[in-house]
Amino acid sequence: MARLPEYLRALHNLAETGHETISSEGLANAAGVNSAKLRKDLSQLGSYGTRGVGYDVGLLIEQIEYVLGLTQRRAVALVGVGNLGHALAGYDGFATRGFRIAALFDADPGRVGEEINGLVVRHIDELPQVAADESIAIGVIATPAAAAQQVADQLVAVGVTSILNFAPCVLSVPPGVDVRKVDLAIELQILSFHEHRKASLTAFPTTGGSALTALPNGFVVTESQEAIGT
Amino acid sequence: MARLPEYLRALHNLAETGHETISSEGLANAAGVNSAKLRKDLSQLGSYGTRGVGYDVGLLIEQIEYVLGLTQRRAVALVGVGNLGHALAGYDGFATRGFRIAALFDADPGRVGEEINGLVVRHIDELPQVAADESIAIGVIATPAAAAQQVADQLVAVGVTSILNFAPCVLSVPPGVDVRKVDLAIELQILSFHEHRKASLTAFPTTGGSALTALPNGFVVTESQEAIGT
DNA sequence: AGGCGCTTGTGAAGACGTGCACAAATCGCG
DNA sequence: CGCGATTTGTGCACGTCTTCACAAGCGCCT
Ligand SMILES: NC(=O)c1ccc[n+]([C@@H]2O[C@H](COP(=O)([O-])OP(=O)(O)OC[C@H]3O[C@@H](n4cnc5c(N)ncnc54)[C@H](O)[C@@H]3O)[C@@H](O)[C@H]2O)c1
Ligand SMILES: NC(=O)c1ccc[n+]([C@@H]2O[C@H](COP(=O)([O-])OP(=O)(O)OC[C@H]3O[C@@H](n4cnc5c(N)ncnc54)[C@H](O)[C@@H]3O)[C@@H](O)[C@H]2O)c1
Repeated sequence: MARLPEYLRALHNLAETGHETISSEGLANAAGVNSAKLRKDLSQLGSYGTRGVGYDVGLLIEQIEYVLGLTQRRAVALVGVGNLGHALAGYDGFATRGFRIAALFDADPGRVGEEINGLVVRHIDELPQVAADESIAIGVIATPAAAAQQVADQLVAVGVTSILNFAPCVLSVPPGVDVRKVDLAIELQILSFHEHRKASLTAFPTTGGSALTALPNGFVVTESQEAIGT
Repeated sequence: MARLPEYLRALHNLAETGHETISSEGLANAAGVNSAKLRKDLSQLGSYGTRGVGYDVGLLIEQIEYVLGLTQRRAVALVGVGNLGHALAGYDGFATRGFRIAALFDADPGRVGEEINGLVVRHIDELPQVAADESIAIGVIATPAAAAQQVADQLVAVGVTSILNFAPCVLSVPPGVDVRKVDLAIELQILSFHEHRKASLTAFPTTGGSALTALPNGFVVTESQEAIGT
């Protein structure tokens, strides 16, 4: 499940604040989900709760970390040490959440050799050698969109089977390779959509029956239109 | 729909490469989705396709931008000009995708006054005044997790109803306020989970011959494990 | 020992998303 | 003008996810 990491983060917070056990209600609250959903998720891992008491925080952390494959600290290769890449390279969230930045790569000779956070930027052509030494589990792409596909191909070629892509484009990869995408503009546009919807609703406070977005061509407001789900 | 921004990006690409019309198949391909799903999505906006021909790229861009509320360039306030905040402030993807960074805020007096990309960092206490001048549509939180809730409260207090949160924590906001979250570590952990799953599968080669070459660490896990859906 | 309150785990029902498959509609061409 | 090629729009079925509601289990207190 994609919610396990969220539970894990909440559990770590709880552990730091001294909680030994936690009820599904409390954990669901901390993770921002429904308690029934959380119980169903956790029951998939096995039954690690005690009725009448709750879940053992430490044990649950262990279990989730095992299922997520965080028992080994996975090596991450970051490609594209530009604006965003610098921020990522300097981010301590990698280390504290089970990952290790193993190498930084860039194509710009001007950037190669630069040291960031104790790591030296290497040229992208050195990727095969580095991959031979270190077993790279995950590749992160922070290059411009135009270069992303090429970088993805290079990562796949050296055996990387998981890619996190920050470039706003779709990557095509062979089966067996997982790609996740983070696109800031898409997040903003989704928020903008909700803003627009909220504005339309308050502008025409009808009975509030069916929520209907406004008209395309700037036509008269009396007309109504289908709502679009989230 | 959350897929509309993806379609929009693909459409802009198509427009730049000179396409006047595009079939659902072609657009679905460019956006990485099923063509039936895409047609169903677009049909929710109204019928802007021509059977036997496809969709008019320009018209469709207009329609989607309208529905997403991108006809006006929305003002974004960025709070927390640290490691990540710098990268975001210098990102041109805001401007090219329908947004405008209206103001930068930070609580550190040492950062206040710094100029980034033509914008001056202001103290977070000035937020009410700035919000009075500019109509801020979206707030972006790039502060440490410990400060995120407080910043969210401040944003809500000045009338912001959409928040993009980069801090790894859950925000509680009053109803009517939308929050979207971007958590890098969660993305990595989901990838790690799939890695773990793939490793378990290749460790016990049943019959299927996948094209994967190198074995993982030759690690043998005697314990079998439940498969968990994505 | 027994009862009581609390919490888990799960069955069932409903909502939702997805993809197939096909009728309807449009264009181009002879 | 008519026909075939092409593509949209959508009914339908199916699987997944979500939520409610409740029985079963556990610990504590009397
Ligand atoms: N900056 C942000 O806040 C932000 C936010 C969201 C998404 N993004 C996306 O992240 C990507 C990077 O953004 P940025 O602002 O850091 O851009 P940038 O131009 O500052 O950095 C890009 C880096 O990639 C390197 N590069 C180019 N081609 C390469 C290749 N083939 N192999 C290896 N390295 C290569 C460049 O030398 C440069 O250092 C872009 O696709 C952008 O759209 C950025
Ligand atoms: N750096 C990354 O690549 C990255 C990636 C993903 C998530 N994040 C998250 O983004 C957040 C910021 O990360 P960072 O690396 O930029 O941290 P950072 O410490 O470099 O920057 C945080 C900034 O927020 C400011 N700040 C603190 N409290 C504030 C307040 N109450 N009001 C206004 N500003 C305040 C600080 O002065 C500082 O400038 C963190 O929550 C981090 O977990 C960072």
